[in-house]
Amino acid sequence: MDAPRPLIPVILGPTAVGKTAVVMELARHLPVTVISADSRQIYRRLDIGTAKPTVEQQSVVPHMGIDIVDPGDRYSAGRFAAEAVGWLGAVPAGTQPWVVGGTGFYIRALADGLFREPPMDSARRERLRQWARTAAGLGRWAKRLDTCYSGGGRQRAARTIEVALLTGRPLSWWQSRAKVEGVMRPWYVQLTVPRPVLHARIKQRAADMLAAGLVAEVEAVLAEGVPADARGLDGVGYREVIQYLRGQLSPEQLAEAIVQSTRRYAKRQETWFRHQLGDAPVVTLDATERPNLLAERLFHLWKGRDG
RNA sequence: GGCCAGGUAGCUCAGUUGGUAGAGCAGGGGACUGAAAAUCCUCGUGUCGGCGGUUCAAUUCCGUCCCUGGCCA
Repeated sequence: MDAPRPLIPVILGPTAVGKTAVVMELARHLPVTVISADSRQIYRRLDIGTAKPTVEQQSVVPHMGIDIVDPGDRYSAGRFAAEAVGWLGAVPAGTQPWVVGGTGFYIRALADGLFREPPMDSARRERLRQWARTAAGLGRWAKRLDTCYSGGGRQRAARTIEVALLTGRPLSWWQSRAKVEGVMRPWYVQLTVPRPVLHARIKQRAADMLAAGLVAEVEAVLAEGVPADARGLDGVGYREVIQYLRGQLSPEQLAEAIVQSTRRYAKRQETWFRHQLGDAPVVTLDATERPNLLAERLFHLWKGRDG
């Protein structure tokens, strides 16, 4: 009954490696719809700091998964996976969907599936989250409620605790017993660049973002009444701008702080891609090359695929 | 040119009463199942400026040279 899971190309790589540029070039070779797998580009009005494709770019290549919630709204990998099924289904016939993004967890949710999360009482859940913000010994609680819990700090301990308490079963039980299959078979293309080159690109891009008005973008969002600790403003670049607006950073320190946390983020992304993609084959392309040449190679690789 | 202060990890510096050295930051590696741009774990050998001398042993003491900064000419 089930249709075979479609093979869908996935372009991934660390921030600032040049994913968007390659996709724009790729669209010259075949009709492309982008499914964005990016946990920050989902936020409306957070454009500059998330390096969101411009409206001009989006008018050339349709993008799904961008501008779907407001800053401050809760979003999740699970919701992304559910919505992405709809986006994939809505791609016009004759157009190839390409998943593009740097959020490994979202890509996993799509390609490998998460688990069927049971409903949880939202009031109790909210109370638990409040408690978990400051409670001591969360890790010990998590370990007692789920012996498979293996650390990960306040946030992941809180998740372990809330699932155990609100569903009556440990998180690891759900993970192994309520698994769902991914909705697609990934055809991974990883863009990489030597680390020093990536660092140089990150530095340049941070300067470009500031020149393009990143600070004003944050001020505008705050002026709407969005709190400074809202979802979306907790990402790389935005946190630093908020510190700057509070007078905790000088203009020079702001640029350097953004560059630094972007580098760390890129490192975490690359660690994820190295170890968390599962068994699916990965084509690695050196993105030091120009985007048009990369796109051409990508096009031929995709045409000549055998999976 | 003279005097003074320095030259130790990518950077800022500490230290060794002589037994070849360690912090912070930067950076690297790792974990990751509905907050993931999140949340965590972990990693410190470097001609101790060069060359000589004293010594069982010198990064440490002595001499000399080079470099940097400051002051005086």
